[in-house]
Amino acid sequence: MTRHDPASVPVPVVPSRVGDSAQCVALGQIIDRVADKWAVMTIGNLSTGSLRFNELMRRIPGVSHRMLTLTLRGLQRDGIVDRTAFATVPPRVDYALTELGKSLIEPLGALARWAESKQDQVLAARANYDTRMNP
Amino acid sequence: MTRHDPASVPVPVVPSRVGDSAQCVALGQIIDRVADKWAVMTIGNLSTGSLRFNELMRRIPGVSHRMLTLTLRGLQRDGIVDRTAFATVPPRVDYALTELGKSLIEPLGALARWAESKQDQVLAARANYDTRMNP
DNA sequence: CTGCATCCAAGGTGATACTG
DNA sequence: CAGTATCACCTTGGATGCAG
Repeated sequence: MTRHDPASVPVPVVPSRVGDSAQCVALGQIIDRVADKWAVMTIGNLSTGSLRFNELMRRIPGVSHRMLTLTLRGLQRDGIVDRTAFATVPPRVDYALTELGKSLIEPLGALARWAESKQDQVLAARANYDTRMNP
Repeated sequence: MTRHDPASVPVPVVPSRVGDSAQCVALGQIIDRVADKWAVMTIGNLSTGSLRFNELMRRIPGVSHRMLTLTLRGLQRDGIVDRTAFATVPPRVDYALTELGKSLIEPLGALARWAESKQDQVLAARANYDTRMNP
């Protein structure tokens, strides 16, 4: 029966101040927003420069009008995306990453690269698990 | 394939082969699984060694019995977490990261560190946005 | 073109109780 | 202790129509 001594264990990946659950909750909220599928794809596409709404829509396969709107609102609210509207007709709105948003490119890119490079292993494990549980 | 000139556009964060939407969808699925709030916290806590079910439950603030079960199932299915059951009484089950799971520590840690270090900026932006939209 | 509101179906979530 | 099942809830997401 391994009795873990809190002082002996290395720093966990998630810097969990276990005693401060509010801290963890806040972290969870941010991770939820930032690691959302649509958010990842949106940020990924904006990482190379600003784009208009429909350009984003065309580049993100499967995203609905509504979800892209909501995602952009959330990212804008969190200071990750900057929205610039031009009072032209037809209207034109540019979305771009803020400095805060740009600082997300690296960690999010690492995650995306992981997903890409390990995709085969994950899918294989998934298929294997499924056949073993449902032969 | 994209008509963008590769030389003029840096590699996007999400390596989007825009023409191959199936690729993006698969990436999205994996990111959805792996970047889930509970999954991040679970992996984070397992990054320092194996833990039993209730140990995980105690360490992850706010997670319900059910969600931890489902999260662990999903991670096990994807080959990220290894489950070892001991036929003792009372039963004992250890959860540990597989090699695949360990390879997630770095990218996920980067994301968690980002969330921690930028937390203040995000919360400030959020509060600012809210007061401007709802004075 | 962009964005918001509404409706509606579908799936996720928590509480609870029960089995091995 | 670990896991499953059921249920009631409620958030999520897509489709659509309309407004700026």
